Amino acid sequence: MRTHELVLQWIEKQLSDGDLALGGRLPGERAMAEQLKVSRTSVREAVRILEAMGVVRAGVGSGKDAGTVVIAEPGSALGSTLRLHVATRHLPVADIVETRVLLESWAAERAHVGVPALEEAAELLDQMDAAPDIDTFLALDARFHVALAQAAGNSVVSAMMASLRGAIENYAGELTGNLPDWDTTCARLRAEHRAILTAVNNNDGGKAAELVAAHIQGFYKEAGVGSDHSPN
Amino acid sequence: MRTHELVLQWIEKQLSDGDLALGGRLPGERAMAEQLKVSRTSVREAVRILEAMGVVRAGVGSGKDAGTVVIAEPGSALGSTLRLHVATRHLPVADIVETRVLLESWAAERAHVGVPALEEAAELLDQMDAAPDIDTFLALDARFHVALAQAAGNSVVSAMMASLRGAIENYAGELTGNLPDWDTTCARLRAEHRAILTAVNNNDGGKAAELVAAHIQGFYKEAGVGSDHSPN
DNA sequence: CTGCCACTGTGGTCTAACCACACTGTAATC
DNA sequence: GATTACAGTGTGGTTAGACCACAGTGGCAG
Repeated sequence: MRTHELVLQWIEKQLSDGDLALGGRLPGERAMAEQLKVSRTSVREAVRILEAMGVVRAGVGSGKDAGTVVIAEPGSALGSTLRLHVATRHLPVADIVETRVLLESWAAERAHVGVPALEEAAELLDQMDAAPDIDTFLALDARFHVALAQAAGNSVVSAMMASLRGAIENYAGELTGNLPDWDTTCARLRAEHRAILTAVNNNDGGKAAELVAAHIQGFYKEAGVGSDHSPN
Repeated sequence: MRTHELVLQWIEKQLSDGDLALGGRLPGERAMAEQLKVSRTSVREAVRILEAMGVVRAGVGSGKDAGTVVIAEPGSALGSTLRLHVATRHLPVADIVETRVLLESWAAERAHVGVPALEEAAELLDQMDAAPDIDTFLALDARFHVALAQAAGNSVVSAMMASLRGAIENYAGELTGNLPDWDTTCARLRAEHRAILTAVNNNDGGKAAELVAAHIQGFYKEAGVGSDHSPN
């Protein structure tokens, strides 16, 4: 077993045993190295991996943002991993879109009416009506979809949803260039968003799921991502 | 931007541009360091992250297994990430099980009859009938479920399915200790597996999905993982 | 009381050396 | 001539030690 894996194992045990909780701080790199009888380099490699996994965040200096603290951001971490695998051509974009449809439809169907996430979603829709440019709109759009997924109350689905969205975020931006008329598309997307949210709030899960599926598939189809097409 | 992120960016670009493909070799660590004008340390940190993501595999020595080669194993990588987040208590086991049900039901419903994965699944069932002990059975069980997921032809769903299974693999082993009578449970599981595969091969996707959902939920319920219970 | 500044501890980076490993080519041996 | 032994080469794995930038802390001078 390689040295940095030993460090990883030790840290994972600290987490499992509850000796290290969310928001907690890892010992300094030098201290951990001495304690585990390994070099600082190995400790750093382990920390880097955890950072890439979204389990910790490293900050220099002193104060609250300093040190290596335990966080919980699986979404961005999974997103980076998927993005890299898309780059290797191993994961087709079409499969990602299809999975997104699956997860988001499921979430829309089971969204709990009245949770804060839905209120946030409503606010985001208002902000999208006033979005000055495409990029702002897309950023708000991403947050809307994540909020919708959170309303179902399954943190794994939320995280995966966010990661799928993140993995193809670059495409979404590029794809808007393929659209014949952004203003028209944007208006349609806004209307579809409101219809989805209305269905959810009316406890009409089945309809919400259908609308979400059509919404996502419609966008990518219009932008030119077919079922057997693998851009990049 | 930190130095190792620069290296990551460079490697990702090589992948995106197709200059580096699956099975290809990265330049040696020392060569990359010199080329990018960074230290070998930073190169190594980047490689470690890619290794954790399942994008590359590093091997010492010479020959075919040596050097850092591009692979595509998103499943194990995502699994490690999820496992760590389960350790932080941020991802409840119940949510993982629920997501597994979602993905596997979907895959069972859309499995393409006649693909090699289904033949492999059938062989695995035969092997499970002759499994000498629990661990062997569970290992084969894992492969059966992955094969089933692959039959749907969506690599993202397959990868996520495998990762979810991997993230709670330890639990599956521990949970068998909670069962009142393993032999009885094992016999039931084997029968359920065959029923699922039969439904799939009969093109009865709806029934296959139902059976899969009941199969998974039944096991974890019997083993004591409730909807609001979060062991470890 | 105010403002400056050295101090301290954090992660970030680099250099240079050594190790274990696995193949390769050559040379000694049978 | 075929076989065996072994030094050579290049790979990642690991370590020690140094220096940097950063951000709070606290004392000191004004």
